Amino acid sequence: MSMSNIHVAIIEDDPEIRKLMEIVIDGSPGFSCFHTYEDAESALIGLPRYKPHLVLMDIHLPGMNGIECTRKLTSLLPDTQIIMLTIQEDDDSVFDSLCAGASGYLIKSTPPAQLMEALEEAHRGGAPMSPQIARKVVRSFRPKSQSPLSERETEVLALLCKGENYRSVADALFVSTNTVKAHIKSIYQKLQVNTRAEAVSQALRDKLI
Amino acid sequence: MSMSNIHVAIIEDDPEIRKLMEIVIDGSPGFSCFHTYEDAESALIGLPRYKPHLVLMDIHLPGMNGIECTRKLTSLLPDTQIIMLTIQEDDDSVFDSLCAGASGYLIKSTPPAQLMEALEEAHRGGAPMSPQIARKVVRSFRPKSQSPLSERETEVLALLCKGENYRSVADALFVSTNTVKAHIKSIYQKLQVNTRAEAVSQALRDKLI
DNA sequence: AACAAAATTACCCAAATGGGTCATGGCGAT
DNA sequence: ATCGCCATGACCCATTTGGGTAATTTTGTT
Repeated sequence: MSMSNIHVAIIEDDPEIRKLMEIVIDGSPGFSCFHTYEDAESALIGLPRYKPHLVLMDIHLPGMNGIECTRKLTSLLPDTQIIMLTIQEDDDSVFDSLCAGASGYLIKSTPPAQLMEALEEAHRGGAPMSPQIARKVVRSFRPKSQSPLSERETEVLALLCKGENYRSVADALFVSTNTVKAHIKSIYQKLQVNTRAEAVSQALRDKLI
Repeated sequence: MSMSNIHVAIIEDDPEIRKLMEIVIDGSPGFSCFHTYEDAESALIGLPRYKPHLVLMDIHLPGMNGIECTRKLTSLLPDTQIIMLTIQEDDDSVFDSLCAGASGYLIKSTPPAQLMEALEEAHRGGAPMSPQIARKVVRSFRPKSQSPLSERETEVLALLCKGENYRSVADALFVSTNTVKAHIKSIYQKLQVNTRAEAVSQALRDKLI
């Protein structure tokens, strides 16, 4: 039944690839591809009316790129799943894509059968991506390097992240404000910073806390 | 050939599940399970000698839990891939596990065939996890809510994250320090904070920048 | 036993920060 | 045209912060 089919839209500037994907999708039972676009701008105008279930988005588009288009599309169509397509396996734009709201990340050379499996998975609430990309994403949660801070210093830094000042940190740790000052000075030296904001920023970025 | 087999260790306190998994793994061509442990403490003593390729780690262990054990194990054996096992599909500990260094996250009821596929994938450099978990992980990259800040305020906040002060922010944006002060005051009001550290902390946490 | 690192506390002082209040001009929406 | 938001700028003042220097005690490791 066409009514219950999964509707897929394609945004891809290469006419050959676009046509090829359209044929693969339309030829798959349970899927329909009614709308294809060759650039981000026309997709942003057309798509809000059609509310597709899935969008296959080329990352490299002429004019507005696929990541910026994803950012705009997710706020226009929060229920539409967007899957990025890229040529490079180890593309650095994977994190930018996920931050922009993409649900998956595939390479263009993915064979038709696997592409359809990925679309199926995306529609079922998954996040299809190649194993290498998945590992990269998972690794991003780990601390990048061994923390140079002592346990106590880490405790202090965690409190600074909550916006506490000398006085309240001191109270929380049952020490004097002078001690807190000493710890903070030591933290600054080790992290090579000289303000709280920078220390907090680095702590969160490098997952020291 | 046993020498080139993928060596899997199991850390699981339930003797039945442990034995079952051991049988499944040993019965799979290309895999061997030489070492099993019923708690984190004995695993941490035993494993460094054997350096398995993969570890199946139960999250809920008596004594030290699986996440803490993962943290210690990844620093002892950085080349060993650790895959977490849990009963709950939507366990909140997935992020803690990944931060601790886990490479995958499976539920215990995963059928043997899929379990072995996941182990294969982990060993090939992937990050096996259920589609629901994958989506959860991917979603964590998105900003949680619409930013209340204006464009200019966001610019200022980004500079504060780099540790800049009134003077340097003012220079970077070609405005007076008083204007920067005004922007910062406005940021504080909107974010309901009253120090830089807290503003920066919230900005990075909520992905406002 | 000796040494290094960490935790603790103290004091001085200059600079940075945060709060309060006010004012002007531009711009979009009602 | 009026209201609200935004960006810009200014001034005062109390508090907080960061840098310098120094000392004691605990703890862990040779």
